Amino acid sequence: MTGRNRRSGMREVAQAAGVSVSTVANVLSRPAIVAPETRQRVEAAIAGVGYVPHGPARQLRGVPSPMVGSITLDLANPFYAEVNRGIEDRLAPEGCLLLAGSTDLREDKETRLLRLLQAQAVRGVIISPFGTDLSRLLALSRQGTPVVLVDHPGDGLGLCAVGADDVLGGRLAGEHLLALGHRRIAYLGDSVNPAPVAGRREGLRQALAGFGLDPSAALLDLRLQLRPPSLTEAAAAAAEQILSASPPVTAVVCLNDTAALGLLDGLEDQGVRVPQDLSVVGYDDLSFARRLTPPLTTVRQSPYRLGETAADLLLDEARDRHEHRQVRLEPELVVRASTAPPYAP
Amino acid sequence: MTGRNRRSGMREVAQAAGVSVSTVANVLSRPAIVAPETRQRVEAAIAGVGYVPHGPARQLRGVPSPMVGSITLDLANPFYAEVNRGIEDRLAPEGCLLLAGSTDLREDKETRLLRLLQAQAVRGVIISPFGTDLSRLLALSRQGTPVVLVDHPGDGLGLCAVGADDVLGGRLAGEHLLALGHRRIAYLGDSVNPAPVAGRREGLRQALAGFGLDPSAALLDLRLQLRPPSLTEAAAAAAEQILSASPPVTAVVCLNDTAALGLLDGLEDQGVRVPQDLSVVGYDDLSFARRLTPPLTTVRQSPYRLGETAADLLLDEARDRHEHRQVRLEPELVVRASTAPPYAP
DNA sequence: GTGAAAGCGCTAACAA
DNA sequence: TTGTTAGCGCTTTCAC
Repeated sequence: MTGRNRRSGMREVAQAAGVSVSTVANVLSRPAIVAPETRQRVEAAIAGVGYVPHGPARQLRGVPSPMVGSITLDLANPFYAEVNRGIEDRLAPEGCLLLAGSTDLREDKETRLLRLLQAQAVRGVIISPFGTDLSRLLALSRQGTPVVLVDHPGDGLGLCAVGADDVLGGRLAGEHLLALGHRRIAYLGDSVNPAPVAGRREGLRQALAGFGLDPSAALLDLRLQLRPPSLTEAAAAAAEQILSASPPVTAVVCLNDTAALGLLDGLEDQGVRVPQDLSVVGYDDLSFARRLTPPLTTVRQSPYRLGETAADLLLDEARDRHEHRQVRLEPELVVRASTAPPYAP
Repeated sequence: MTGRNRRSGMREVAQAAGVSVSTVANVLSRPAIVAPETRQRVEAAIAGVGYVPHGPARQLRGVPSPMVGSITLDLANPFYAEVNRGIEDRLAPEGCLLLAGSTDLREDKETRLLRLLQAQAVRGVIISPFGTDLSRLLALSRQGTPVVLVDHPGDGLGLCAVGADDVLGGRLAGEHLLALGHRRIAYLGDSVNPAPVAGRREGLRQALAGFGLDPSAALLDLRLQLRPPSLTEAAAAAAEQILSASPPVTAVVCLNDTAALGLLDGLEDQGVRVPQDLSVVGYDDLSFARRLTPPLTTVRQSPYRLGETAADLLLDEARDRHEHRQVRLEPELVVRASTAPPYAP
């Protein structure tokens, strides 16, 4: 009984209203120009045939696309999910739509997404890059597609960027542990080094150095394969490696809360008590961090605000006289029960 | 030195290679047809000018859009974030891109997203609807845009759908509590009733009735404003209401783990011990559930598989001779430490 | 106030 | 094997 009716265009509307297509177009874009009576007839026809303007055709005529690409490391990661939400909320009032993709820290995936977004001629791209070679992004930007880096310092590049001060965050974590009496600390990081992961490591080193320790001796610098989708499992598996370190470490700083969650599981399996036997610090302060067993000491940042800010920067690119800016958000140490003075036998 | 160079099209490529546009088109879509030498020249020209095909123009000529819309209640909710990831992973090999949006259980937002997706003439729409009136979705589907419901039973509608068996899930939770000795149970639900929320409630009622209790007496049916983005806060605020119930309840089933997380916070603030004073059951088994304080008894389902399946159904819609199907996934009770026999003074 | 006509970048049928 | 041509649905001059 149905028979999928083909989508109807302006022609059908014009025909139904007994006017020309350009009159329909006028009703849509400059209603004031059209005689009230004609306008009513056209509006009725639009409703009657269920007309919806065809985006791609408009785009071909020069109307900008409503779509904004958001490329993150993993859209299922609660951190980036929040980033995306911040972007979405800021973009929706502008009539924009979010095109979300995940790279899993893999160059081929990033390249593919970038190509697709470019092919779609999106209004702009917000990306949390993981490599050090951002030349493709610069090229995209120069070519006319606004590009904003998110969760990245963006220093020295000719691009807008929002990031948290990860060096400071790492330093806060390190100083907290040093104050508790820890002198040898592990950093659970990834083999690939997106800017935030590297920044936190650097902050830790600074804290150790500032305390008069030799970072290369005091820091056990783990670089594991901590990729989506099994970040927690990989972190759990790291427990063994951390426990067998020699000389032993008394505290671990994790690249993020999700990894910390996994590590806590792994430590429990090994019969290690946190914080009595080992202190653990997370990063991000995701909503569950405060209710973990034990409640997680972590460095708080607001992915939602990161996303909002990125969207703001992107919207600003549309203005003429736009100047690229780099925004830096301040992280904050949140001390809970997963850290304590080292065990003194 | 820069001066955003306009995007170059087939014409520039053709000119650079000294051929016509249709030869360029041929190189792109039927390379075998073109003389090897010509092809090489064209390919060089493509690389030279950095040509990327213009999606909207292709779409106008009938090439299907690579974009698939995904409308969920909240893309920042870890559950839907996983759903989206499942969709993305299944769609990427098909060259598709995910257009993600959140409705926050608000009809105006849903309507807006649907209109935008329709305007873009997307390849299909995957949606977790929250209302009971799905006529707009049916209309969209009949009009030729494949529509798949996710996290929804989809019974009787002429649409593809994937959902978990929420009634069973609610029943499992209820039977578990009954077996522990609980006789009066609260269900922490939302004032808006997406299918899963209602299904779980119904399952609970069935469990109570099957045990010979009167559901309307044994069930405290809370219907709160549990909307994004502050679901946890709202759930925390529900603690008071639950504790002051008369006759008192000894257990609470939450519509999902995120609400359970909030409720646990609220209960702690009130000095209530879980599970000694009150048992709490979550729903979903998100990654953090097993490490909460206390570890959460919950009903496990796999949002990732929900997403994958939805994507499969959507892809299948493209086939001729497609039959709409409703897929039902089985949830599973996971008993942890947040439930125990009721306190007997 | 309304309509005719050109053309956005591309594809595909057809001609050469 | 390659080129010419006619639109896809829309916006936008420019006549009427």
